[in-house]
Amino acid sequence: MASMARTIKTPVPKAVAHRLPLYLRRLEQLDADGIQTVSSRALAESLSLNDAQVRKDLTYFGTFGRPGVGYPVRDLMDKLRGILGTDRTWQVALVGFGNLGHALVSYRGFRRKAFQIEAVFDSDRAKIGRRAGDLVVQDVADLIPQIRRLQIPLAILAVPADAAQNVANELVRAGIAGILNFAPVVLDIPDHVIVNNVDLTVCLEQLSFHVSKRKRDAKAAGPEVRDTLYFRAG
Amino acid sequence: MASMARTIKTPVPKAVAHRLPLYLRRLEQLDADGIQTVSSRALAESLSLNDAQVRKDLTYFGTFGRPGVGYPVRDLMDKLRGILGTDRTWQVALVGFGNLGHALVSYRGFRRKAFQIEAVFDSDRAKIGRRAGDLVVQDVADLIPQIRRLQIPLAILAVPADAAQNVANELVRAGIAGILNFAPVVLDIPDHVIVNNVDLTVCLEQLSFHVSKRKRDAKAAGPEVRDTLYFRAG
DNA sequence: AATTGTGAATCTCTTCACAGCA
DNA sequence: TGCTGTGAAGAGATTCACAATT
Repeated sequence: MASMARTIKTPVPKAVAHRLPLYLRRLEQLDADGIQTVSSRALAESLSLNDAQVRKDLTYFGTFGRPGVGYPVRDLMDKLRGILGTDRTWQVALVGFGNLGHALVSYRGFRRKAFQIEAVFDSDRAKIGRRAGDLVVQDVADLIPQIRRLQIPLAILAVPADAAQNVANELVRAGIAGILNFAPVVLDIPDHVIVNNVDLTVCLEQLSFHVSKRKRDAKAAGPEVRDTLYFRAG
Repeated sequence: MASMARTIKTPVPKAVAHRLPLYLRRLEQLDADGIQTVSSRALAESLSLNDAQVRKDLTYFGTFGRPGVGYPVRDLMDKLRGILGTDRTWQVALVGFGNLGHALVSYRGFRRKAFQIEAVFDSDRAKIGRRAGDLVVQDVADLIPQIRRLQIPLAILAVPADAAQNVANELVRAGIAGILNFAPVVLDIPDHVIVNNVDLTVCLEQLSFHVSKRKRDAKAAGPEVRDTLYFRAG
């Protein structure tokens, strides 16, 4: 019991989990620039966050900072890598070798972060057998045995919307632990599998919503305020 | 004053704005399936949300539902399109014609949602002049006059991290209203420009964090619980 | 003097629970 | 009866503000 309490103070808030990769990214930049210590204030400002928030987030995992000094960049970076799991290599299966899948195979950011695409699947006869980086595109029919054999924990789902749920079911049956889903559907997946959704059109719609809203608000507020906006924009 | 109050009840919560595209997506599916009416419960379940949340979200924009019946799919869909701005076509500039940029130009989801890539820029001599779909890749040096001339409101930033801030500054100077940023940096951008960040490695890191955590928790909780987990997974 | 770690206050978001309508 | 719209309660996240530490 006592040892569990130390492992993780309380369940880590979702919002905190979402910021950890940003902290790590920034710490890696600082480290590359040879900076050895950073204050919560400096870290917060570079990420457009509040300094108290940075401190509070970090205390979920221990106490790393020194009052009057700040946080040791290298140590904190290593610690965050351990927490995020990027101190090991993660094998990833990619399903769907269309435009997006193609781009993801060659995406260099993954390699740098220790995500290694180890298998590529598609259902299209024309694509099966084609080279995908160092790999060969396999038939999605072989997905379950292949993923089981290689013990691949993560999958990227880059198939059309109407195929996504079926493939997701297969991934679950194959024992996958996490899915990064690019298909524009909300997947129905058991709780023990983690899903992270990225819908590119949703991202653009959020932009167009905010931009439309700004325009409406500016119009409603009358010309004086609109002038001010344009003034700042120019 | 009275008319302003009706325009928007209160500033729309961020969380609501993020769910609107999901509602629209689901309504479009329902409409395509010929379904004319949907209850908040049904809508919520298909998106893994709470029904009260769906109702409350929608009331920010008016009252559309009929007690005992539900919401009219077609009407609500049209209304949401108006709110999200997808009832018009949005011109988009793409900056960065690498792997990702390449995939985005041919991404069919954008067309369906009325986002039209109207200009593509890169700084690489080898890429400038090449065809990108119906377009030709232009020199990023011409970005400002081109975006101003075509009055393009949205930009997709798919350039390497070290170039992103500079390009973003140019986009702001060109008068862009919103940026979808794929570069792994937090951009420093004036408030009147909307930024939406999508970092693919961050997405995978969030997965690896949760999966690592599950493993740690399972180990800490002892074998009985671990067995239960595996049991559910099988 | 600078900066952390954190209780308390505040703000935001979600869910409950139910009156009222079709 | 089934379902909406919403006030009130509850949960969660952010920010403040300050004692404690280097």
